[in-house]
Amino acid sequence: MSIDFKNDLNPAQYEAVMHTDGPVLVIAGAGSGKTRTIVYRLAHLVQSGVRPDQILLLTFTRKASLEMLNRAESILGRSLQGTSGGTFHSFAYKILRVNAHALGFDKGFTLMDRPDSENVVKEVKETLELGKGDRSYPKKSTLTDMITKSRNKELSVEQVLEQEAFHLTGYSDDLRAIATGYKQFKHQHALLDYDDLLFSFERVLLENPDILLNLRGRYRYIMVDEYQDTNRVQARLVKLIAGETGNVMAVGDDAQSIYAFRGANVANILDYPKIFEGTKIIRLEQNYRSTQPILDLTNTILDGAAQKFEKKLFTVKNDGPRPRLVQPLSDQSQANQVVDLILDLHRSRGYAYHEIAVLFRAGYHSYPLEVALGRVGIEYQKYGGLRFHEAAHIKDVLCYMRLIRNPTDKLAFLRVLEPIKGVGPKTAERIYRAKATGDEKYLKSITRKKPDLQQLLADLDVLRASATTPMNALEQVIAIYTPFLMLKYPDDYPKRQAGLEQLAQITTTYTDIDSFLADLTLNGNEEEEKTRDNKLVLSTVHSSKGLEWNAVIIIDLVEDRFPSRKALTKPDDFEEERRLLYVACTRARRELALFVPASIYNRYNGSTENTVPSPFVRELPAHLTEIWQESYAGGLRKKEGAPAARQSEADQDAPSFKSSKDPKKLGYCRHKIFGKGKIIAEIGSDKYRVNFPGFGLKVIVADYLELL
DNA sequence: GGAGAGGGCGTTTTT
DNA sequence: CGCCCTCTCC
Repeated sequence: MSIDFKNDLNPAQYEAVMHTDGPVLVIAGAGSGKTRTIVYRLAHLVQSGVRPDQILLLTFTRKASLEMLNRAESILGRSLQGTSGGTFHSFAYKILRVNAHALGFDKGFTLMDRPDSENVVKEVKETLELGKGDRSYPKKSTLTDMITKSRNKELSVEQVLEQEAFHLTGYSDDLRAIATGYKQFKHQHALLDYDDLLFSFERVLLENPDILLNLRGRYRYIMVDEYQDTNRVQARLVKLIAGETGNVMAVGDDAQSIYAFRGANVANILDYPKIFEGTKIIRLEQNYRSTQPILDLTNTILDGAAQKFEKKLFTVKNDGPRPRLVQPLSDQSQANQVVDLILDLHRSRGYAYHEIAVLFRAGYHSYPLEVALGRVGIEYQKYGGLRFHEAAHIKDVLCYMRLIRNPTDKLAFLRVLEPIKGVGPKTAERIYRAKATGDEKYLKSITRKKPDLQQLLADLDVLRASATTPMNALEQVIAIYTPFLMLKYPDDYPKRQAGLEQLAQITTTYTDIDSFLADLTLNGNEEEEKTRDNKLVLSTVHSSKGLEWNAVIIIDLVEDRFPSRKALTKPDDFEEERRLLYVACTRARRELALFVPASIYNRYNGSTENTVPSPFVRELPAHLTEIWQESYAGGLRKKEGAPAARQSEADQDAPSFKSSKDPKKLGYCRHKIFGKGKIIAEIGSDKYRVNFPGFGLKVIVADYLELL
């Protein structure tokens, strides 16, 4: 079969596909056929004689790489078996797993997920006797956050506190001690967290030339997608594996960088030509996804950015409806109106459910909508938010699996013992130590008093001796675990049992337990493929990256939610929120609706609070959207002409937002009541938006502030 | 050292 | 409301 590259691609795409030798940087605007370019390049490489196993494709999710490989296979009409594709983390895992000795873990290692890390941090904190009885002491999740941030950004904990959480700077000595203890604990117990995968991988490559040369020899062509969201160590890894003359294609879009919180560094894109000498830079600017009215809006969002992007996407799809701006009276009515809109799109305009997506800033924002969808019986599939494998019962079961592979996995062991009555943390710890040192005497004495403990330990031994395939192992585990499940969740154990069945389904595709466990912790939700068919999509904006739909609905576009209040600790964060909205809007092909509820119900104090429209919405000129308002009598009314911000009473409390010209200069201030705060932005000529720890974001008149 | 009651507190984003 | 942490009593 021959592929008509020239005809299927535009000139810029064609150039990127044909440029196979030497480094290329493809700056690909949203919807500009980035995936298509990668897919055709894969096909072209193989067609011109490159063996599939000489290609390495690093993407942001496993799903993305599978999709690209599949598409390349279908246009090629042959298999790409052997091509290495996946995330940096999963690739690192694959290599480290067969080279565990180089890490000093001769008996292998265990991958930690986020809750594992938090638990270790907590344990370290307790052993160091830090924060005892201090209610305001940073919580384990905060501590873990800071530790992982310091690693991802490659900064000291002091620097991270300074930048991300200045109100915690007083804890920097503690945090340093905890970080050190955390590291030691991992080393002692052969544990690797997400960050270790990357850093250990780098270390192994630097210390073992044989391993490095082997990789370099094998991977002659490397492609890295979403390059704007790589962090520094990932960039170094690419360089390392590619070697001096590497054939690397990096694809990215600086305007879509949304992972700075995790250490992603846009500078990687800018520095790429410096790192790889002779880099060919190619820009893809024609948008094939969206209609012009949608692009007008997304271009405007970028226009407001403090740092300008040289980007004006264009399309030939001039027709299409203007994006809607809908203003419900509350988040409750927002949920109902979204449902109405979905029904309308589906029934009257013929969009299949899986061609419609609802996007939001944080996982819990969709809860009211999920209830409303349930009421009318629309099925949906949710991306982002809680992870399947982190649900308590799933995690319980996975810990048994971990013990099969590594009986000394302390975290797993302690967790498995948890449901035994009369065995708390201390006793569990002693049992663990007794097992490790072979202290039969203690084991005998403790098990004599507790028959169910004895039973469980015996079950574990049998399990370890007899487990074969992942499926077989899981069946045995479920048999052991089910009594505990029923005990622990008397109300909803049937539902959780169904979850275990789902897990059992997943095991069928694996032949070894290690890769089953690793895939689960590295790929998050695995079940999606099966349930995907024709369901409405709910997704966080982050998880929507790289995807597209005919109709996109974005909800909760109000201050504190989008932009997220938690995210605004420094001026750069505000810009990232803006790019996040840009990513969200550019997912839409034809229909785009932005929802701005006037009030939101607050579950923990039971009150309904008025909102202020998101600054990004207030910035939009009226002619770009079609405005729909809910009247107090119910129902939506179309509003002609005037911009959204003009009608909003919020206008008085929150004058139109302007990013400061030099946000970096803003610094700190002091307020009589709120104390020290960080200035996020200048608003108008005499007001500031300030983040006060413990009080949140406030807009304060300059006269009341003492600048520091 | 463990279990259970009571109180404070607060929901970002992900590999 | 639900989680997590602390306190109290066994």
